Amino acid sequence: MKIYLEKIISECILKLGYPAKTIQIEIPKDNKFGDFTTNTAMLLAKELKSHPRNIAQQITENLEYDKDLINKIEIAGAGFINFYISDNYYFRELSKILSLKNDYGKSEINTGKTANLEWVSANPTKPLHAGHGRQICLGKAIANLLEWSGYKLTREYYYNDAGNQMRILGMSVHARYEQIFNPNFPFPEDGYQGDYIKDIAEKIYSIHGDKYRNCENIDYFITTGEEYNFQSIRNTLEKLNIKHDIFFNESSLYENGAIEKLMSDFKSKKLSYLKDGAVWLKSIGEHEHEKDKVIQKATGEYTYRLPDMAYHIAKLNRNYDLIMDIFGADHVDTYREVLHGIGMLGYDISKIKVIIHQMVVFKTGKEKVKMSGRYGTFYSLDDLLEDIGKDATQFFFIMRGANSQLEFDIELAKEQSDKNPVYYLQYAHARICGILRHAGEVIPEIDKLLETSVDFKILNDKYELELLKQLTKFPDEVESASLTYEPHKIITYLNKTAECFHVFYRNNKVIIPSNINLTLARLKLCLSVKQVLKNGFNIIGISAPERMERTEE
RNA sequence: GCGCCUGUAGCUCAGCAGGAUAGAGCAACAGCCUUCUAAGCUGUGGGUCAGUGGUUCGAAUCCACUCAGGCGUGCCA
Repeated sequence: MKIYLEKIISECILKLGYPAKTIQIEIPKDNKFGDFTTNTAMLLAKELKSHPRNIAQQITENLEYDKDLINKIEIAGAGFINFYISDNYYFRELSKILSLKNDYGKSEINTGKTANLEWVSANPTKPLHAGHGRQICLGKAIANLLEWSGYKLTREYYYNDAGNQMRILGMSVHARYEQIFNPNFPFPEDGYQGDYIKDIAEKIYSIHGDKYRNCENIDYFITTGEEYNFQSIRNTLEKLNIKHDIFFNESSLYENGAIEKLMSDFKSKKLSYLKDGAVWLKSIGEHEHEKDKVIQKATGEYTYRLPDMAYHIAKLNRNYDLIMDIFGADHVDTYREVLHGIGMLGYDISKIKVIIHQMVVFKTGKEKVKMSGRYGTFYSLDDLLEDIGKDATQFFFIMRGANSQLEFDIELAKEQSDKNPVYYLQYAHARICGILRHAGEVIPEIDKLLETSVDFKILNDKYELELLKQLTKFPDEVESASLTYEPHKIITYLNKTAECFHVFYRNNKVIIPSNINLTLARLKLCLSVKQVLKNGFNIIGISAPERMERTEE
């Protein structure tokens, strides 16, 4: 509908010889201002040096529109043009929801384009902790949004199985292994403290006994640790139904010479220089005020920046239309450096979009939960999933915008009560399922009747129409959320939708055996609410329960 | 010090490509189950949108500065 209004207004402006403007169509907060509104006349007023209301007058008088869809057009306030949409339009949309089913809300703005989303990308040095959850759930939802907007999407996981961190992992496992024989064996100062390291060591012991004692080479401990941790990470992701298409290994960038080439490119373009035995990358242009960064250490090893740059070049070479990364706020500088580095070499970095999310503070009621993985205690993502379930986990991680710091109240998320906002949405879905079950009991031939067409004009009560209007906003909401990569908008929308449904439910009985036509129309309305809720749930990743019952009072 | 993010109701947060009386949930208070699930609905109270200036017909939204919090500012990733 928005698109239709944009079209007729711009045609009208053209006809009147007014300068072209991008037409902004909005849904007013208050429905007394109609179903849609535009401020076009106010935007034109300045250039035409005329009163907004006069311009609005001109536009409305010359507008050509389908009178079956638009009931009334009014000028209001300072020069808003308000459109009152005919119920017929909404009834058409209702049929559309029922026929498109799981596809209702999908948009084609990015059809034919490809995108790559890289996220999670934790190195296999430890299990995923609860804090990772934000990025994981956010990424899952954004991935869905990208697909809903038409992209053909590749989900990617980048990891590093070489380098310093993995060596520390190997040394940690090795020390725990030796401690099985000699409790006094020294543990490396910067080693990984978690109990999972002991588990890995014990696993090695149970299979190989003392075969690896006094071993000079820790490679075996590294690879075993890596395999163990990766298995753990993948298990956790699987619980959340996340499947990456590509696991991209940093070491492949060394093997195919990409790193070497990058080094020599920087050198030949005089973007890098040698100082104190290390190779430094210059900060130029808008980054001039920043410190130059080391890309190759005096030891000859490369810092993380270089492979990261090579990796992004590799992705650019795969010709995606959109390359997207998700990082926590602790990595802001890293991605800037990466983009700056490859930008200096002339790569088109405009295709790369980076989402930064702020950090999470976990709380149980008022108490802050310490997340330090460094010294032992460690709240893992598995623990969180175990404690509060995967629906609540995903909902809580997604419900806030990525830019705000997230306060995650584990007590609240755990609570199986009306305080918990997840249930508000799911309950609406379960309630509809309850109605449908009941319909089958009262009217045995209901399935057959539902296949026949119904005149929706019978839906003329204000709660019915409000609910219906809310449903038809879904495609716009999905499109808007996918353009800004903000899945929390879907939650905001679903909340409103659930509210409309609950209000409708409170005021209207659906199953009225004495009035079969009204029953059918309302049942179809319920079916479409169910469909929209389910589609929204699919995007944010939560389940659509058929029933919800409290186990205890 | 510098860079990025944030500051909206008692609490947690929406709203921010400028638009009509600033919203939700929780908390508080008062109501609603002989009705398809009360994990629901209805109502009341609660705000100098951190502050100050600026741009504009119009600012929570844009700009500048100030104050407060988070993250970063490693030859760690």
